[in-house]
Amino acid sequence: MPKGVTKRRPRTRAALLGAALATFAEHGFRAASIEQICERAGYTRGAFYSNFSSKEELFLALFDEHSERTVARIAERIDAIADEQLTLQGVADVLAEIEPAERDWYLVTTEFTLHAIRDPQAAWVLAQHDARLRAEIARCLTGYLARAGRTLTADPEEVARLLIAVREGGLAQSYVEPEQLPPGRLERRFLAPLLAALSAEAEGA
Amino acid sequence: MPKGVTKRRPRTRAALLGAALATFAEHGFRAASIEQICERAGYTRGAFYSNFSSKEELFLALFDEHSERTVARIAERIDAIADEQLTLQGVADVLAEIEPAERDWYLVTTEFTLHAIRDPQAAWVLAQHDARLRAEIARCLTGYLARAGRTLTADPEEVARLLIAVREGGLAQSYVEPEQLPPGRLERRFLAPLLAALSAEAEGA
DNA sequence: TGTACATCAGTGAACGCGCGTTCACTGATGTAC
DNA sequence: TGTACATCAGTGAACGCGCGTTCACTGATGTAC
Repeated sequence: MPKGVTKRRPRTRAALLGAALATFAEHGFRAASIEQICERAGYTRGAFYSNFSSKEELFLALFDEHSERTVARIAERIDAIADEQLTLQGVADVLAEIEPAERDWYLVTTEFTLHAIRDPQAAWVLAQHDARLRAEIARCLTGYLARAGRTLTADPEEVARLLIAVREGGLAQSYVEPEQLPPGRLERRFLAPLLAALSAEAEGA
Repeated sequence: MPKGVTKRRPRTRAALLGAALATFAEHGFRAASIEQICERAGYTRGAFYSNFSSKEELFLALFDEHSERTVARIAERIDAIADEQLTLQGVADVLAEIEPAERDWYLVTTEFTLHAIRDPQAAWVLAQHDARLRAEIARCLTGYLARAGRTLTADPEEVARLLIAVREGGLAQSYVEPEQLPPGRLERRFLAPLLAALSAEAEGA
């Protein structure tokens, strides 16, 4: 008797999640039909309901999957800054890196945010994720600045909120007019002076 | 023969637009039904199609109406700062003011932004509006700083982009967790040092 | 390794509901004299 | 100001399509011996 799942199942599930990301990004949650998602994944609608109980559950699963990876990647990136790049502009450039795949995720997570503003349960899920993300950013940023001989003069968590706001708000503008504002430009231009203004030479340095 | 419209018409149209704002804010564009909008406005669906050709057109009309007023209000506000409040924190506080009605508009315009990212025609409409908004912010900010004896060291249009990004990104966080981050808090905390870092004492002062 | 059987995963037709849109109509508004 | 008529604005029933969801089924995967 198989206690867990068969070999096919995770593959099917992953295919559906991938197709859902692309389809939600292309049409939005409500406008994307389950039929479209399944067709893209190479399955029929029955397969969908064998793996997910509803369209909403799929949406949540998608968001969860992504938020896990986002938190993990932030740490990797900032911690990977070499000592020779230890300037404020260095960290700004790292935060300004936006992968091409980010666009689809931006569309899906922003739609999830709108959903969360309307729905307390979704708000709770999103708030949990955002808190972890902020903590991670705050931790990395503090550590980074310490290596550079500086300390934040403002609350690290609130600085993290500001950085996230700049990123999200900047991406919105970038994706509407990619030629006018390449993704990451605001970060590259303004984050270094901003961090300089919000930190000071550490005492021990 | 009446050349224009009758007296009832603008009232009906305004009622439908108002109801649409509330309904789109509550449920989102796709999920909000025309039936719901009409019921809220006190009309039947026929009245809707007598005033608008489709749900999409209504959405566009709503966005247009709002963007007109947004641009106008920015100027009013910044220009209304009295000379005795002529500090960087003063302008930060003005930019941090968020009316309660802003929430519904935030939901609708953000959904419109997502639509614009997917649809070139909508992107063009949104880009036109945003360009006017940035120009107005840049103009006001430059004028304001001049009165305070300072000049921007960065491109005013790009600073306007940054301010908009902080505002929009901050509102997203605020509306998900209103208790954790009251609307306008990021602006109040961080805009003054930011503007200080991006400007310098004017030569003539 | 091979066969028999049990359970699991995915198929695809069918259902039913909700909603956008249409249209023949009735009452309201406006014009002419 | 009042009446007759024309046009306009809003009514509400009906249509039809698309889509989320269900379910009886078939083929695939895994187990026992």
